[in-house]
Amino acid sequence: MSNPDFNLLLTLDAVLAEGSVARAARRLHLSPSAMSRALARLRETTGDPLLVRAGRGLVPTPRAVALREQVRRLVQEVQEVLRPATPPDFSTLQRTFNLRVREGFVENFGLDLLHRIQQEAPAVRLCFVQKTDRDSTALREGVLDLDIGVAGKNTSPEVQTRQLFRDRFIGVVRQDHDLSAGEITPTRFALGQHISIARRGMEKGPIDDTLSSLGLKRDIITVVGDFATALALVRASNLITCVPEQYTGKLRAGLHSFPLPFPAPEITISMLWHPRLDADPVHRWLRNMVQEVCSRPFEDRNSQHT
DNA sequence: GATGGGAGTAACGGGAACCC
DNA sequence: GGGTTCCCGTTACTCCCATC
Repeated sequence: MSNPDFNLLLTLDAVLAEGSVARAARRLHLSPSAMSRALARLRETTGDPLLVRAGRGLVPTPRAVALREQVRRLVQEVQEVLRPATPPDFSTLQRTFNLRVREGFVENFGLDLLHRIQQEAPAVRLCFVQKTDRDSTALREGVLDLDIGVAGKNTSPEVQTRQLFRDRFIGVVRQDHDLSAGEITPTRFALGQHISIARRGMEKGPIDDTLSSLGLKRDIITVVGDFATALALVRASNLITCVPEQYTGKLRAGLHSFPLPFPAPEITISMLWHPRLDADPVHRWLRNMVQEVCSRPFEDRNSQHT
């Protein structure tokens, strides 16, 4: 059996409701002849005359009477399915979003983001998941709602991205370190003992490439996997590290930060999501919240919630 | 380009209402 | 009661559009 023409449901509903081909035609903005032909197709499909002549009008057959309520209900359900989604009521919205972030994001943006979300949707919860890789599988499988970080070569091509902010690397030492005073030259910078940050254990990075182009080489005595560990080591030693400025704003409290004495490498922090969520109004609202918070100047974020 | 489905137009037939 | 008019449903023909 071929697939039935579901438009005939609308025709049947109109004819049964109006009890007249002409009135049903007016109701569906068709000509009487088109409606009559549609009724003929309905008769052929159902194997029942459905409506038969009675004087100048038509009267329903027992089958048509039996179908009337069912058809009405089906049409209403179909119209409900095809109606555009209604805007969500954020004041009562209950939902938990999973965000994958690197350390430093929660400290610098998390509180502001939570505060902003609570203003509009008090029942929405955020679950920050620590970033251990850049695999997009969790986005695809719906485990994650948003992934925040640097979009790289490992990012799946179907994943949607939006730039949040650009960040540059700066140098960090403890307050009484030699580099906390006086002019910092590339040579002075390179002479100290350094901590390199690399999640995949790569000792060399763009900073080393830049130093190399200047004929310099820094002495990396340890490699760690995250910013917080590097800054904790810096706080308790004479070591030097380089971290993204905005991303580590609050993590660097009590430490001395300085611009690198050479063109500093820049990174672009983006949010990534699966296209499945692209049109979802609630998810779109979340993305706008994240964008709004991340686009505020660093000083504004630091001055709030104190 | 051929084919099929859907819609419009015109013509026709049947029934009800109205008038004489 | 018969003729006329109007309304409604049906059918044949035609056109348009999408699909193959």
